[in-house]
Amino acid sequence: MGLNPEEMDKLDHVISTRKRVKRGSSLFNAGDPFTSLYAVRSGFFKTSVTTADGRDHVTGFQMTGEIIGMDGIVHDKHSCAAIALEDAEVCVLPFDKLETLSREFSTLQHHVHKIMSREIVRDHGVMLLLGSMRAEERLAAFLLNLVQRLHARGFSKSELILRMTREEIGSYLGMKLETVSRTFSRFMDEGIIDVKQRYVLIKDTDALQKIVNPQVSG
Amino acid sequence: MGLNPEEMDKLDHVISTRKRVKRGSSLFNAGDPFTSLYAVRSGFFKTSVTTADGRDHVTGFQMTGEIIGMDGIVHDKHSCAAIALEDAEVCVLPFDKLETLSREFSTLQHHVHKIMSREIVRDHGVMLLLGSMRAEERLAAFLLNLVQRLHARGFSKSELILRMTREEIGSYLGMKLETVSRTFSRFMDEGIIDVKQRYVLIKDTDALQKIVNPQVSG
DNA sequence: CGTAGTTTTGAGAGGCGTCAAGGAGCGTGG
DNA sequence: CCACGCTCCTTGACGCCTCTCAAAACTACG
Repeated sequence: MGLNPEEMDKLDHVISTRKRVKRGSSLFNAGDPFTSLYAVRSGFFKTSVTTADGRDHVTGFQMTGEIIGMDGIVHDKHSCAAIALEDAEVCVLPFDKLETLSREFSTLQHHVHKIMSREIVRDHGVMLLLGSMRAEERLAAFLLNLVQRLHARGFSKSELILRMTREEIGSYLGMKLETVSRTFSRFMDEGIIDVKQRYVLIKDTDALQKIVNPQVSG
Repeated sequence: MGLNPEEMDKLDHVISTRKRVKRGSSLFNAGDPFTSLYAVRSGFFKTSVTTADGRDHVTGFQMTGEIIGMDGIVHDKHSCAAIALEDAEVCVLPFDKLETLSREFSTLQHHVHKIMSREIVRDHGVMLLLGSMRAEERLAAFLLNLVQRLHARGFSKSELILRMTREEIGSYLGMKLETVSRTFSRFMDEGIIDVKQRYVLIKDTDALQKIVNPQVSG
């Protein structure tokens, strides 16, 4: 992160608290007062927004090292819920302390800005996916994104365990769980992947890439 | 914004530069180096992302007072393009100066954080719209959002001129321009709105609200 | 070993996309 | 001032992709 020892030391005080979240329970819910950002240390989260009439929509999946809670800053309360998809642990980053320290260290300040900007860019990518891709393309893009992030954390490039249900995948990708399941099956028929419940083996990354983006890589 | 006179004075130096953007030309393009945020002073913008294969997708429409360019912070270059939909003027906010001043004034710092958080929350709303609403609901939500933002700027609660084409609306809402047009026509048949090209008159706001959210307001 | 939750698969329906043609608005130039 | 062409918008017909409804198979967990 480019901080010197003194800065590291100060930062340590900000992130001193940790919190465990059991599978299925929430780190925060929509409407909860906002106090802190959370850095995922272990485990896997989903964030979801809920409409007035009860439908809800998964806005993202977060894994180790990713930051949750930036939605809460605007109105001093969270606008989405964060649910652990498996037993998890997070670092609690009290936001007022983060702001105070940011005023002292420009590197930290810029880092915070980058994290928020990254979230905005990610959201734009999801909007592109939801707005202009078909079911096959969405699922292919989803798998590639997931495996790429896992790979960056030292896991396999081609093998993964899904931490979320078909319904949650569907909610995230704007499709019904049946369509998710059918699309998985189609990929399997075409020899692109192996799926067995939550286990996925990507046999042909290029083929997935071509589905997402036919022109360039196909 | 809650700044005292001294702070206002300093801030004035940050926003000293202005820039005119003619209708149809871009404030910045994807890939352009990031230097500044832009506050819309007058006019109307769209932002759009482009896939490797040339498809592009409108991620938002920005009007007076709204901030553009936060996508550029992460990678020091813009990931989307901002195009003026009518002759416009923006305040240029050099981001390094904004960071420097933010370290001095916590009110400004928090304001910047809020602006970015607001964008994240807005994006989540669009994801919800794209992921779990049907064409009618999307267009109704779009109209309500637009007219509400215009009303907040002193314009009519029920009347508006669309600054964007059917195709741009469609791109934003994840539907084809023909579907946008057809849905407008259906709303007209039902007596909810009057549409004549770019001019829209909302005759029954409640009906639109019910379309977006049947359970609660219907 | 039984029960609840998850996933798969099928059949049928419908919403939206695609293709196509015509019409309206607007700027440009004769 | 009118004609022309360009862009944008509307509308129709048809087809496909995805949703809906339904049932069965599999897994996990008590």
